[in-house]
Amino acid sequence: MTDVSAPTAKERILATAYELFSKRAVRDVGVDELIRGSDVAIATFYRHFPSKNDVVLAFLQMREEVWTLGSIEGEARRRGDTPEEKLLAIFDVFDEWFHREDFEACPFVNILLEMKPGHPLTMACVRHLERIREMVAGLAEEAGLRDPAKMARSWHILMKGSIVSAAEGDQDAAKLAQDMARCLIQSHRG
Amino acid sequence: MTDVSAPTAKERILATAYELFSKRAVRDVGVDELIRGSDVAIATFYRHFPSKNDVVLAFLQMREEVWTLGSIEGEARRRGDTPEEKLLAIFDVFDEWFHREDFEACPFVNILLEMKPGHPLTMACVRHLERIREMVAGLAEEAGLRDPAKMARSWHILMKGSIVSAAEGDQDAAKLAQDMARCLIQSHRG
DNA sequence: CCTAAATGAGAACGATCGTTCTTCCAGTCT
DNA sequence: AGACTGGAAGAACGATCGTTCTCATTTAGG
Repeated sequence: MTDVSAPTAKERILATAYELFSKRAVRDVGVDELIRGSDVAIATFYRHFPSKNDVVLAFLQMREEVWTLGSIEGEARRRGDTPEEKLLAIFDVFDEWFHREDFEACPFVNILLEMKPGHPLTMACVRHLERIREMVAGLAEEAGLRDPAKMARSWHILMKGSIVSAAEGDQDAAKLAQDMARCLIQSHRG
Repeated sequence: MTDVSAPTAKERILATAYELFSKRAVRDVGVDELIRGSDVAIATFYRHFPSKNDVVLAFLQMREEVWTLGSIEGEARRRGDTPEEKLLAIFDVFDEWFHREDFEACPFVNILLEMKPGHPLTMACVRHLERIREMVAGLAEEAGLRDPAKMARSWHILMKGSIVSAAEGDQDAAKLAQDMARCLIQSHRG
């Protein structure tokens, strides 16, 4: 049953968190802005989330479902016909993503680099980035490629590198990455 | 004439800035820590640098000279015999770098992603990252490769991607990147 | 309907941030 | 000697941070 009623306070908070943390650093988004944006009382905010960290963790979880599994894997699987083409379609999705004017880099990478090594958020990002590699490894295995795990690690380098390039302003970074990705597939076929 | 005397206040500040900003986010390092670390009076700090931003800018400049041009280009040029080997040696340097226990990612990327798009520090990082590509393009040209500028953009994707992977914990990311780099050289030879 | 939970509005907290200001001292150059 | 410069030490500022608190109001369940 779909929720037709007005969004609850928690839903509003999560929606605002997704919007803000998607394109700005954790340290740059204050709790007050989070609260004002979701039109919620301060006490309500802290009833649902014991601390700011917990909202960020919830956001990261959401990001994985919406972005990693939805926008990327889902879309890539939908576009490509063969498993190999599904893999390469990742960079087609990236290409469109990079050309959006509200392009917002990758929160997993942003937060990973923003926090210190031991921080809970850092470790969460490492886990979520691992899931991306698992997703790629799955596609690589379906394509019958050799050593899917290693292949996914290399593939992920191309993904993250192109994202940083796009953050610098190179909107065509996905195409460059895709060329190298083709080469990578080739070398994992023999 | 070499400076044999005790380091001046400004030198101490810059040394501390290099140490702190190399491995921690700008927002994570307070001015007080910068001041305490360099054993300097508050007024002295602000006499040499009008604001915290200016110290970060000075640090980025320093980082380019020490790291980009010194550790990376200098070392890569020293190691490789042929121009192509000099290029590939970049990832040998990276490999050793990734295995250091005090590995500290790339401040240019960190700060680029930490600050908002329009910020002076963001723009400075974009410029410094451009210099890295110029350095790679120079080596590519010396190697007689086709379209050195485009090649450098692709190469840089491998560099940045592997750095992020190393920040996640994959100490062998440089080797993966090097394999793809070989493939990239191959495709720019024909 | 009534009760309990959820929410709203906002004051206030201690901590930390980047920055300014004042005061005093040590050396250097003229 | 005297003027000037660079530095040390630290109080104090306004702003913002994440968080806790009180209190009134609304909403939902039995």
